[in-house]
Amino acid sequence: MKRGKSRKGAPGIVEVAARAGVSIATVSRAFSQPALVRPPTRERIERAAQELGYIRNRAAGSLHNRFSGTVGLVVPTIDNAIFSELIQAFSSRLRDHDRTLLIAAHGYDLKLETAIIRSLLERRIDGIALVGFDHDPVSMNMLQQRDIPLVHVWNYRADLQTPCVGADNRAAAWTITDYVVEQGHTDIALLFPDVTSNDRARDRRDGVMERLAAAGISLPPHRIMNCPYDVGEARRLVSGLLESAARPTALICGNDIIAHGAYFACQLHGVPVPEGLSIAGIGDFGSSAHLHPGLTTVRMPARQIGNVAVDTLVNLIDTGEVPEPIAQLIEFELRVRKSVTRLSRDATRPVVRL
Amino acid sequence: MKRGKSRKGAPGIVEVAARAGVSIATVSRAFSQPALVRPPTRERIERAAQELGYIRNRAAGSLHNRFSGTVGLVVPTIDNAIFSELIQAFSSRLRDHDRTLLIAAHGYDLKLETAIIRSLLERRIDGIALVGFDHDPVSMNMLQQRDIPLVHVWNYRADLQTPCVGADNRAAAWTITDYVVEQGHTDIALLFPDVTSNDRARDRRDGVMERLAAAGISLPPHRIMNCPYDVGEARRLVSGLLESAARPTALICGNDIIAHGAYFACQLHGVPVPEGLSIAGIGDFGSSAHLHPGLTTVRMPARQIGNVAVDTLVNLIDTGEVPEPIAQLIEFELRVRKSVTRLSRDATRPVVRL
DNA sequence: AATGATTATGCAAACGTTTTCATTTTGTGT
DNA sequence: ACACAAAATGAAAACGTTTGCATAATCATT
Repeated sequence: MKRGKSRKGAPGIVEVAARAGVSIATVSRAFSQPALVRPPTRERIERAAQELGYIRNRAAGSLHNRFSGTVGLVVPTIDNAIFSELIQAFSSRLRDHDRTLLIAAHGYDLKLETAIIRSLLERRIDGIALVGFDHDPVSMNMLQQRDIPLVHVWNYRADLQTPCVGADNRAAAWTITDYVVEQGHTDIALLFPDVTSNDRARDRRDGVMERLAAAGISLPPHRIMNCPYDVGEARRLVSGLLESAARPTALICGNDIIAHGAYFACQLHGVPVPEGLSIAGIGDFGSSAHLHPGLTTVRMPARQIGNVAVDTLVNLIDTGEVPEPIAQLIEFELRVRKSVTRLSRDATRPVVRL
Repeated sequence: MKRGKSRKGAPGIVEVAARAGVSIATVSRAFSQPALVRPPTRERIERAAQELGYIRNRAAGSLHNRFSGTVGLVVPTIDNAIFSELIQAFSSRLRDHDRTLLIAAHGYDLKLETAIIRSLLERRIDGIALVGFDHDPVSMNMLQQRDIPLVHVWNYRADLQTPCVGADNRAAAWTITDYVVEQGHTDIALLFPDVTSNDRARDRRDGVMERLAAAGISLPPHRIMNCPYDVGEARRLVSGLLESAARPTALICGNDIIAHGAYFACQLHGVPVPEGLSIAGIGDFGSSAHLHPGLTTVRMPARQIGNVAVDTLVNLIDTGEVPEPIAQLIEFELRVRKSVTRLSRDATRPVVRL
């Protein structure tokens, strides 16, 4: 037996209409534009629907009016603290707008992202949010050709023709780098993931390098380490660093995930943070403030990005209006905690006046 | 200007049919049942579709054949390590089945869950997965009435008429409790969240209490602490505990999240784990193994639960077949690491023979 | 009570597919 | 080349709504 005839007696709009003694058109209006139907009639319909357990079929309606009431969100990964706050905010804000969220992760594989977008398009999402700017041209073509409302989230770029809602990742990197440098560090190691098809990581890494260069600090290649967004990997890598002869005085991590791994490596090796090694992150997840010592990092306002992105997207869907300015900058914030120490051995640096 | 006429020239099946010189019926078949159309014809259609940038409208099709190709997943929370692995597995496995995931979080509010389920039903999901067994009767009625394929995930219960895929949370609690007790601990504090409308937490807490009682250990009320799934809260609570006069020798946390918070409290107060305080968790998230010392906990096989749940659900949707047995138990695993120490001061306990 | 101006409601035609049934085309054996 | 079975294709009727247009009911005015 295949495809047992489920949904057998699910009451439709006609059953409701019959029971309420009105036409289906009126029932339809009672749900989609209640103002159009006279209160007593509406009440009768609502009672009938209630008694029958009617649930409207928006899929059927969307066929007619081209709006499915669903929105897509495509992220690199879900099972990782990085985007979970964003996803949660997105989902919950979408509910406020009576929309539903279709979600999928591509694992930093842009070809897979294209396939995902395609399948979302087959479901006729009303709009879509994509993380960052690095995408396959095929993806972009599909979306442009069908004129699907799109907003880029998470990262920010000023010169853009598509709406975007995000923080300036490069500037965030500047900020944290400046801070570390100001604390007197010159022997710094960098831990960044593969930046191919990841504009956020690339902007951050570039930002760090720029400020380091501006401060006259040039890093030997072995100080720039490639590390995936994985606590275990980060711990392994930093462990190696701690065992090596010449250990840096500070670490700038491409992400708090990596910073957490660095903490654990230090604990494992009995290296005190920040005295033995200063650690700086970017991201500021829930637990970063609670590590001991607190992680000095840059707070990426994930929740706010999610909320603003949804509002922007829904408005774009409903009215076609593009926000002004089209690129919306959400401010990050430097969170100075205790994981980066002031280096005093560098006597040549001017001391801050009190 | 409202509702700018988007999706202007999106090619439909008729355009493809025209260009390929066949009827729309053939085009439809070429996509949904390729075997039914002759290779040369199919190729012609595919080329036409390609050139036109045609993307099929599954929503329209679902109107006719009652399958939308979407599946719902409702979780208590997304922005939290607890369920992210599950969600990721769910999403990715669903892709393998050419289905899309509709997701939403209810924040442990069962009324909100009902509203969410309703809105998913309006989108005509083919099936749904719900976390655990605590749900509003209204939710259950809606699903039963429409005969929506349903699987409960995460928790396990043997006597069930609805399919379920999960680990035995109570047994997991037994296991970790037995382990802690075997290590000689008798003065134990418990940190559990509100168990109202949370069967997983309730089963865990009950399980702990049962084994404690079986071991002849009875805890004073103040040793049973209420703690939400939040690192900061957990750290605060455990800090208080550490400052108090009589500190327990061990902590059993309802969740690794809480255990992490406990670690940070210990670090903050300079209390060594496990010598100063033993900590046990339940869950085993990505970073639990990398904490220092490694967290002794119970691994909940989130990924496997997600995969099996999807397979079960899809099979239920496609064939109507309920798995045998209907409740699928996914085994958890005790992960003994270094966060629980053996207590030797209890000389009355029999020593394990070597 | 009658009139006209509103406001509610009903009718029926979409919306873009899938699928049944009928028809045409292809392939096979002679 | 012919007949027949099998396979491929087409025509048209669903699927469950929404909505433009037409009609009917209501309301305020006189």
